[in-house]
Amino acid sequence: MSQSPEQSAERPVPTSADVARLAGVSRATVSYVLNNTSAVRISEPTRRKVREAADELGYVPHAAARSLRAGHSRMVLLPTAHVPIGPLYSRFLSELQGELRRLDYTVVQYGSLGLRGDEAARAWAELRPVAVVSLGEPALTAHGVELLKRSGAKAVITLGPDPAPGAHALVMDHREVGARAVEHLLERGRRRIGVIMPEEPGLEMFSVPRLAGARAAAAGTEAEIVPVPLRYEEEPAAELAGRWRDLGLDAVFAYNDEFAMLLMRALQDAGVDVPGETAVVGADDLLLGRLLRPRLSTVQLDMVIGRHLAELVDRLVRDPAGPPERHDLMAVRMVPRESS
Amino acid sequence: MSQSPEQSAERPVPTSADVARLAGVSRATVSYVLNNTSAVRISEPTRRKVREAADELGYVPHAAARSLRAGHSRMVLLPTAHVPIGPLYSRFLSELQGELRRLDYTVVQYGSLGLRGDEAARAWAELRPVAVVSLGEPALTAHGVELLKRSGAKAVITLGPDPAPGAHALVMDHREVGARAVEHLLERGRRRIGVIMPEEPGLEMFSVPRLAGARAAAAGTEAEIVPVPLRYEEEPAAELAGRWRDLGLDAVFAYNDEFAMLLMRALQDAGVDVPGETAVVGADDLLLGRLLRPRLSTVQLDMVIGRHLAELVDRLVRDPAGPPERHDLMAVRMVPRESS
DNA sequence: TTGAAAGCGGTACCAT
DNA sequence: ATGGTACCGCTTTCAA
Repeated sequence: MSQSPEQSAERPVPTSADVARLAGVSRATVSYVLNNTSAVRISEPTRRKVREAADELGYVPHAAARSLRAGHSRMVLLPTAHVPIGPLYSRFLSELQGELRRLDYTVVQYGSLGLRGDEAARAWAELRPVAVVSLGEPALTAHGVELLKRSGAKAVITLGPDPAPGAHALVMDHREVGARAVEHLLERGRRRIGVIMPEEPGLEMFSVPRLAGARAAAAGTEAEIVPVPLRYEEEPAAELAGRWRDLGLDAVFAYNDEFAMLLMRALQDAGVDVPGETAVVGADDLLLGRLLRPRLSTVQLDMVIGRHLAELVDRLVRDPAGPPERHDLMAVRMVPRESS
Repeated sequence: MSQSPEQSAERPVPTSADVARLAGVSRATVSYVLNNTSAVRISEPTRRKVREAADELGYVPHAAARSLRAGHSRMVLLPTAHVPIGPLYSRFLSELQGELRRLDYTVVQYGSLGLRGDEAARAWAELRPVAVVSLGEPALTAHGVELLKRSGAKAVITLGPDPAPGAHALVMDHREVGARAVEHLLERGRRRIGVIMPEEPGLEMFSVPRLAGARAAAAGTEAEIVPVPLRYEEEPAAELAGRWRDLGLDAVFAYNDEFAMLLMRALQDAGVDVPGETAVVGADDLLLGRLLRPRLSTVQLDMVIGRHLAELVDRLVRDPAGPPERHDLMAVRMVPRESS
């Protein structure tokens, strides 16, 4: 019992008033000193007293109070629902955060899992972010966008396949992905092309446009597109491979490299020759694909560079006027290897 | 030019005072109505007037103002530096967010990339979170923990291999992982065991303890542990495989399943038989490992369940007194398959 | 060079 | 049943 471990539990959080009292100055002076306000000259001894007092108390300014007073914040809100997995996304995210921080913004990811429709937009608006970068889920409606703007968001940007009306959009048109894959397979002489549709929730956002693109590419040819649902697990894949020949497919676009690996293994185990009997194409160009045998053909997507997006955010925040901009930014490229 | 698109750009953000004015009531009444305050009875017509006014203006309360007044928030801060990639982590994160939301907390991920040492703790403290769950990077010092507590954080929890002094800790002792792998290899009669050390930044947090565990498991036996640096790319792996026989290793613990896949492919390409000449063990038990041939032996880690952590947060917030708790929660299990 | 005071947007006590 | 008002912590004129 030499000392109570709860001493800090009940001690109230120190405010600038506490610092002022301890330093024997006014709150104004504390603010001037701690913010290095250049419009005001404070004597060196006073500065020191204030700094020491702040240190001693462990004073940290209250961000909410500050931005309340200032009338604005520099928070960029990044709502996240299903955390899109994958190295592409993580790299993009790190980049975006780094670049925005350099521009003196604060990036906040806000978990919006259970929120539906405009509930989500309301929740975001309560935080009064200066900008919102939506990754497409939960989807932003025109009304949601308006709500955010009314609440002071200078820039509302959607990033993904479906732009929200009224928002700026960085469009990633995933139809391109499916189209590129199917065009490639057609060139290779394939005619009945399966398209894997993951059954995991949250992936329709990509899989549906990819399928649409595949269909568009096949339109006007004699080729046929066959959607094939699949769960990312071993047994369903084996089961699918077991009845593969009944499907009569001579090629398959496997949604991405990971599904391609799963499917290719199952096909090989079932005695289906790849690419002889069935060609397989993935997407994302992960290292994984180069490690498979046969090496996996894939559709490479150049994700948005975070820097580009960060600069867009900054520009829109500085000059919010102007109609919604729409940037197309998915460079998609077929990388043929051995599996097709 | 039928209408200016900037009409909303300059319109000030509506406040509860605006709603009150439009509804012809006081701000107090607005607050009562919109919060359904049960201690106060408001007539139905008034309620309707207020609601309509709020809707018409697109009023959304200001979270900062509210928590300033309330003196506390329900924000749980989750600092993220390098977004740890991988399906395990994403699943854990979704779970944690979901569970905390059910408990009525708001999960905020705060990108802390450039911040060093106590800078980070200060930045977090400015947000006055009710709880902080640190994933280990940037590392939290005793001083940082104290700062956060002084700033009103009821719970400071570290999650990872290195608990911070003064904070509660969910310890994941990754030494276990290396130990389990090496014990298994010893049983299999292997004696010169390589341990892959990824050269990517941010992974030392796991790789170093895993190596230590491997060494501990080998101590007192005649076996030898050899650290082997490797970048997660094709060429370095091929290069390593090229000089593999010079290393004289009969087994390797490959850090995780992905590195194991990379290495195994390179070894096989170089004509090194797995497991005949060299046994390979991964970690994480990804689906990927089961798809390899030979099937990959791996160390399975049961990650913290998000629910468990969410409940801990809630309990500590309700009752912050008490000494730092330390929970060990990594169930680690060797899953032998064909590669070892 | 420093201090007093207003006010940012809400909430909740105390009157009426 | 409703309104007036003090206050949360901070910044920033304006005065002294």
